[in-house]
Amino acid sequence: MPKETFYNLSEEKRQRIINSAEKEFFRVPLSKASIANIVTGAQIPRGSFYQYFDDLNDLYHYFFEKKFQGFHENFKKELENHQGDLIEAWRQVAKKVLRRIVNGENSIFFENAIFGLNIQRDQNIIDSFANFHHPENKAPEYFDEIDFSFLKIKSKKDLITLRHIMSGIIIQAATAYFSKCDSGQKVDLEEILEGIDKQIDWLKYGVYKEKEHD
Amino acid sequence: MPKETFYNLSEEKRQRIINSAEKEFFRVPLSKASIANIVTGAQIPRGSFYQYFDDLNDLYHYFFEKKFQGFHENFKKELENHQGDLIEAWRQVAKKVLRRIVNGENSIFFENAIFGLNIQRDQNIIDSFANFHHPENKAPEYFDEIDFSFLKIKSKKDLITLRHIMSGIIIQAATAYFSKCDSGQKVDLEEILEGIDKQIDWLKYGVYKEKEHD
DNA sequence: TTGTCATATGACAACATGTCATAATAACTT
DNA sequence: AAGTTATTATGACATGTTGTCATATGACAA
Repeated sequence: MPKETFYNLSEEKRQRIINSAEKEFFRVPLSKASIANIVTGAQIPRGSFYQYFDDLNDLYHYFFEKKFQGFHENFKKELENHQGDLIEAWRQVAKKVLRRIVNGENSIFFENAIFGLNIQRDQNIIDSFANFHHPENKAPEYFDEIDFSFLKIKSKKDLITLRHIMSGIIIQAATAYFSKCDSGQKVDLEEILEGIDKQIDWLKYGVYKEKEHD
Repeated sequence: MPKETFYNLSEEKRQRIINSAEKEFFRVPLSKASIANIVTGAQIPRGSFYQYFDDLNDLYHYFFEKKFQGFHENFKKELENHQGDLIEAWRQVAKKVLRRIVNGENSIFFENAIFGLNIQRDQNIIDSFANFHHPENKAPEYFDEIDFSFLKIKSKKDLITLRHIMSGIIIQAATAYFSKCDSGQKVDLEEILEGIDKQIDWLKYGVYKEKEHD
């Protein structure tokens, strides 16, 4: 979290810093970004940076959250649309989110973000990508909206575990998309989306055939 | 890949380098490891390091592979044990691998490795952790041993996708284990293993209840 | 002896980060 | 208005990092 000093800054100066950060984080992943570049770009002295942020990570997470505003909205609505059907709501949201990640105005930033992801440090970010971020890993506020009569899962803990699997599927899809783009291959977004569909079906019905239908 | 010069080295000198690297990679994750420490520990001049490796990543991956030797063996055998049942073979291997990761002699190294994992750069490593590493993302050589009559998946591509999900489950479990340890919580490995069991069941039979059994 | 080739070496440029003493400014108080 | 305190600004600095390069060394062949 940025320090209070940062929020006390004039709108203009704060914007200058954010713009400079944007330039840097669009240029390279976090691991290659440098404070030196950002302060130069924002035309503030180096010492000031540490007046506003603990370090580069601090700024990065602040910046990331800004970019992700709006991703967190539509799940509850989608859950209503599907009469509490968790998996189908996830399916819709997953596809919508993936489209935004790879085609939205911030796609270059998200590409850098995904390529710089760190499993442990960034589980929250990973969940964010899947639209599932909630503080302290608590079960989401939409827990009571879910129709559990369809599901084998009951507890909030199970829900969180399932959410991790979903996050993984989305991140994996986005990673695959960006990787192919990078290596110059032609990528069909619809194909990637079908892949997500298939994986969600596996999760929903299982990868085993039911014997009675064999 | 280390350069030829490295392999031309005397056994003694090579061992000195490997030992020093081991010390460093047990101490901290890759992102915090430094070449300076390794060359000092190995008592070789800095310039020599670059005679042997491109950079720190190069050494790290070489080192990682060494530590992971032996993880790749038992899947085919397990597949035979279960008459070609892919999921059940994975279940056994997943549990065995997790035990080795968190309790084996290299657990501290694996902890650093997992905490330093990078989604894109290290998909191979992630797959390695799940015992699934195969060059160029090709379907494994045990493809023909799998009994597909049970499964909804058919293609090698599907198999790889499913493998990614499995990898994710294992990494997630290991991450959870190490994270809890780090934060001083008591961790019950058996509980984590049960979690894996449950997730594999979800994958196998689906998280949806079959209506006829309701 | 002389030349060639692989290897060894450590000084060096370039760049990073976080800190700290000091200066400037703003905000109150009397 | 003058004095006091709190907040913010500043950039030089210590300390660390990486990768390179000109040069040295030593083994081996002609």
